Amino acid sequence: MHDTFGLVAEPAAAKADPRGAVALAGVALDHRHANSYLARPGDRMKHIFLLIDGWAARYRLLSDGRRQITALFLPGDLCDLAWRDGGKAVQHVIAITAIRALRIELGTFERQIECDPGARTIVDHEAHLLAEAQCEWLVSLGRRSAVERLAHLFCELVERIGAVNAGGVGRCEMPLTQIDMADITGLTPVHVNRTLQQMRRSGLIELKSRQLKLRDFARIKKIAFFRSSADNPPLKNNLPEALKVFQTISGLAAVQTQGRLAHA
Amino acid sequence: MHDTFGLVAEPAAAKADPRGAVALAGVALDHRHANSYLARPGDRMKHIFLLIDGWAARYRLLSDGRRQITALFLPGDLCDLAWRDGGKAVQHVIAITAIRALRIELGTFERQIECDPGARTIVDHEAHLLAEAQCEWLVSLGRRSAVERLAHLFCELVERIGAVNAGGVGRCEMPLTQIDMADITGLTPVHVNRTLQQMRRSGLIELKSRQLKLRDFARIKKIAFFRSSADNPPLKNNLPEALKVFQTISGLAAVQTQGRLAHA
DNA sequence: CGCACACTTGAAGTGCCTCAATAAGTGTGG
DNA sequence: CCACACTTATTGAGGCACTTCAAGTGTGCG
Repeated sequence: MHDTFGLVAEPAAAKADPRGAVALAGVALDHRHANSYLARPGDRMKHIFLLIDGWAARYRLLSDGRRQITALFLPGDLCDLAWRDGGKAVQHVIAITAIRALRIELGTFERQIECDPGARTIVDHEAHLLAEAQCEWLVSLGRRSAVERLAHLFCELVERIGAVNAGGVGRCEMPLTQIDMADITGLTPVHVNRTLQQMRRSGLIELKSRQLKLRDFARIKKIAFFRSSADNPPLKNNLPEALKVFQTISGLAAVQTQGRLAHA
Repeated sequence: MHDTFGLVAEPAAAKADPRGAVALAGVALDHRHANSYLARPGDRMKHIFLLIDGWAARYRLLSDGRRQITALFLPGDLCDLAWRDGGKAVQHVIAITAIRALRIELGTFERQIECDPGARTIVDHEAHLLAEAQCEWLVSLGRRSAVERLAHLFCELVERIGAVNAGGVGRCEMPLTQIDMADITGLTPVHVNRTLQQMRRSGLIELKSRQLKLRDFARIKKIAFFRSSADNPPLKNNLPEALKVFQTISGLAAVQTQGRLAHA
């Protein structure tokens, strides 16, 4: 199932670059393989990404090898707003899956924010969502048990993907390996493994071949002390709106976004 | 030792309110006692604070009593930028010490950002500093040991206060109780106590009667895997600049800021 | 088919927690 | 200035959640 978002300003003016991407006015469609770096510490970033398909992660690496993932970027997220300040990457950002993204020059991006109040609102809101999510991660790492941390992570993912159906069952793609989950939740891969098994045994989740299913969303939320967007400002970003804003200035052909499991 | 920052636009126009505060154009000087709430979850916030003196903390409280502090606000910090989005507080914010702050109406604040590029820069930068600090907290909670967590917290505080002298010795006020430190570092108060003793025994720190001294900043930095602002964009905010911006629009008399131990 | 990587399982260790009690500060009112 | 209440800091003993180390067992892919 596919949806089409965004209107095309000047599709005819769009120019294909050698790698098959389209570039105009500082905005282009970009493709990346899984495990490719979007940024490394010290890199001077000249652009910012609006993720369309695929997942990415930002992480800190200590000199002795310890890794902590500090943010997950999902479709609709801006990656990485931290690059705006000084244009220098401080952390690693890696593609977890293959990725399609709008690559927006920082200059173009700033100009758009300056001129278009709608863009400004979206960006401010995005930044706020990230900050809120990070606070919840702090709570997980500081005060939640292993089961609670994983439960909370899964709740967050399913809500951000927008994949909780009316029956209270949530599903989503789960491209994260157990090592990734460990580096998000501050646990060891071994303990993540045992905790997942415990969660499966107790009928909380199903997880195999990169597919996650939350069997009773309400129950998992309670276990995780999860603040649902039902009672709060929504956790979810707004990909269609963001695409509209930045496609309009790019003259880019309308981008097809993959249908989400949300609709299944 | 006292410094005076900021110029006065219209001191004569400033009007004293019943509590001794001065109000004009949506900006006023505000005083709060230690342990008073600056916000509670659900509160509709009509203003934002620019901290001048004193410390504040933002925290999440789980329904079973577990507490995690998610941010510390020090002099020069804006408290709390999260209130901009929707004007609703999601977390508790409490004064750790007595506080003096510029209370800025949200409307005035937004208008200023809109008109004054300098204000916009300061605010964006402040938000960025907070995000960076939060990432480091994530690393602490997820991947650092108890000693490393406390060492990192102390490094951060001393740098933010701006109190590392040329000799490599850092000092600062330490109004946090061991309970507070526990709720920042995700430990129990008992374990914080034992860890602090260990750090004292090994000659890393001195800490008594609310005064912290880092005896060898370079060594503590290494232990904490601390990213110093020497190699990175500075951790420190810019109180004088911020005061100038917001005092200018307020017609408020120049505010005296307490001399910091940095100068001692 | 075989290599690489993710996942799984077991056994043993430890860093931090829990419970519990005492001591030392700190502020308050008489 | 002391007596009282309350919070903060300290210390001890025992337990558990999570880690570490070390083998395996799938499983996808060229």
